[in-house]
Amino acid sequence: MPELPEVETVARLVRPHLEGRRIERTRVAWERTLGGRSRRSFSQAVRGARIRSVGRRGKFIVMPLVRSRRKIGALVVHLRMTGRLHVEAPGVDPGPYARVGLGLDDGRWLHFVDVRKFGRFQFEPDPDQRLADLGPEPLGDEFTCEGFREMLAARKRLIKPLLLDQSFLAGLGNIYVDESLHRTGIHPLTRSDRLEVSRVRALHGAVQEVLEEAIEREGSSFDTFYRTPEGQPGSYQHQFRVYGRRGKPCLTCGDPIQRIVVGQRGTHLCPRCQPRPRARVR
DNA sequence: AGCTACTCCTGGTAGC
DNA sequence: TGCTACCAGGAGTAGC
Repeated sequence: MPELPEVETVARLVRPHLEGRRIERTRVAWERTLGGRSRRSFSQAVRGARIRSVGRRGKFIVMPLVRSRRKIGALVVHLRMTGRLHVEAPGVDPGPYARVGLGLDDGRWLHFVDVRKFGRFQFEPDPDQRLADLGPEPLGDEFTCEGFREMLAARKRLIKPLLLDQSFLAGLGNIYVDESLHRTGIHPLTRSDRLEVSRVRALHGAVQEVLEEAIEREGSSFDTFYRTPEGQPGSYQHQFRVYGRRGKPCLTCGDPIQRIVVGQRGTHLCPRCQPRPRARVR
């Protein structure tokens, strides 16, 4: 499922096709993808507007729109589980799962394709407000080791659900959290305020490393869903050390990888490399 | 504050 | 082979 590295990859690959393009028409096959706005309102908002840039914030793709050089808002896209962006030549059938399409002034179409319909393709007049609740960017300068230590100490939550919380840190999902925790020898049920400073430092580094390596490999594709806009699978799934490896030997110690459920999420870990935190009795 | 349960969806898969 | 039942899972929301 698309997390920060996949979203970053998608943004990079569609950017050259979209920047500077004017939206001439719209096609909405599944209205809920618009996130509460009607077809009509969406179409009125974006038709005639120009895509100024293509960026990313957390797991959102953000495309600010201008109308005669005046900012009018942005397209804010979330791929969720199975969403994809395709830029197609005129006349290409986008398939049965195309939910929203934008006809561009060069004749091509930007299609939002999404099998499970969880994804969103929204027009936001005030994108900053929409994204205001997101935590820091894990690859941004503002995400410092010391800042991270303070963030973790200020909360009393289990580390895994906390790292998945987009208002705490923006962009991590199930895969990269499991991978980061394994690299650091931290059990997913460890309380955030009980992590030793040395572990925090290691985790800070591991999160950044894992994300950077995954971006280099254009994300992870372990099922039929995630593909780059060019239709290529990513290759980071070959680097997984725990995710989806239940029962297989840990690449560090050889013990079988375990799968547990934490906060309704499938969670993969090595019980030997990531020992369970000792319950503190008072 | 922080947890759990529920919802949205449908292709894939396990089991018969 | 063909059917059914169940599963996966980001994020929003409600309830405790």
